Amino acid sequence: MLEGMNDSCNLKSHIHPTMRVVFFGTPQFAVPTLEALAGDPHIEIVGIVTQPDRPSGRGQKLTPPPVKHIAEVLHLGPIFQPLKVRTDEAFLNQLDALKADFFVTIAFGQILPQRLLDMPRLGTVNVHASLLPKLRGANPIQWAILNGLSETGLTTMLTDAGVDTGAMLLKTTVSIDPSENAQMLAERLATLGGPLLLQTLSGLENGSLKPLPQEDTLASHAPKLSKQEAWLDWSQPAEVLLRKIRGQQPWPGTQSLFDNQPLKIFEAHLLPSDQPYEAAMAGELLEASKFGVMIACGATGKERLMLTTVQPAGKKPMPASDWLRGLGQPLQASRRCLSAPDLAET
RNA sequence: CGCGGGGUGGAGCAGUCCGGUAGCUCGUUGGGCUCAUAACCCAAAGGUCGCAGGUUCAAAUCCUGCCCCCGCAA
Repeated sequence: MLEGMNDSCNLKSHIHPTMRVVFFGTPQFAVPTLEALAGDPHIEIVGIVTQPDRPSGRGQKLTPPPVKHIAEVLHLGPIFQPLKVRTDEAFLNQLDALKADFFVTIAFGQILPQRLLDMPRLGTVNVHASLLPKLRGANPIQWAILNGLSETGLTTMLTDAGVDTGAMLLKTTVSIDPSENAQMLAERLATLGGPLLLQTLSGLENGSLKPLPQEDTLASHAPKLSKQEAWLDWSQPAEVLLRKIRGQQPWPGTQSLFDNQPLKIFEAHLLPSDQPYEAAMAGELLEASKFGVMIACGATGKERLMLTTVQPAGKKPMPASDWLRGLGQPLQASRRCLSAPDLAET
């Protein structure tokens, strides 16, 4: 066993010369993959491309993207932060001069022009967080949960001019736990990106991997979410609401209005029930227990969702029971409701 | 200097405008009730009121400066 491993390692280092790789990525999701590449002796990272520092947080402080931060910590470089890769002539020339074997992209945030895709000797490989051709687009992890899928995964592909339409290389499948949210799922998937990508690169390099075209008729889409979609419509079924609450963490999140103040909803649970509940106003706060706050929902107000973690404006996230405790008053009599701005108009 | 809310026993809050004994709902601990309990009853412990300075007979409360947390916006 040990001998065999040694042999294969020697063999590997023999036929695999160091691969020159340029890494394109921006958010935290891309960081573990970058770390995996940086730690592999057969990979030489000859450039990092990431989005420009952007004003972020309270006070609009200019903040570097996570990939830039980790690249600096690991002393990787050079780092490029073109505003638009498509039109930045100097940037394009610099990248061409790197004579890379591969470009790899993972959650970079800009579409690469054909001219860029043609530069690396062995191609441009993208790591996409879905089982392609399902969920092409910007927010595949969120939509996997929003759509109620039971499994999703990662796909490596050869990038072409379309968005996530390139020929597929390797996949990893993970099952989606009914209790996990998009953030937890993203963290799980992020750790799988490095191994999958390394396997893909060596497979491409030694010719053992055959790209498989995507079946376009099976494609589905995961369009970019917007802040607007954070508002919950309590007349929707409890199950749909729960998917939003799980699928939109941490962004754009889910929220509702209470006393004209935003209340973020972080976590909720569905309660098993044999009999239907009594009708109530959608969004009405019904009862509190140490476990959470019961909300009426559904078109007829006969469904229930138990909020367990919420965040009022100006406060940290807290157990829903704590939030309610601070309000002080018994609920039943007052018939207080959570609402969305557009619903409040009618 | 982008706009705004907040810091009070372990948690969430009231009290601050109009200075005068530290309060509520929970939790914790002990006891009781009960076949039993996450329920109920009784009791107890636990707080330099973010920090510093100032005003005052007296400051959680008024004045000044600072630190920290968070919502919005981007």
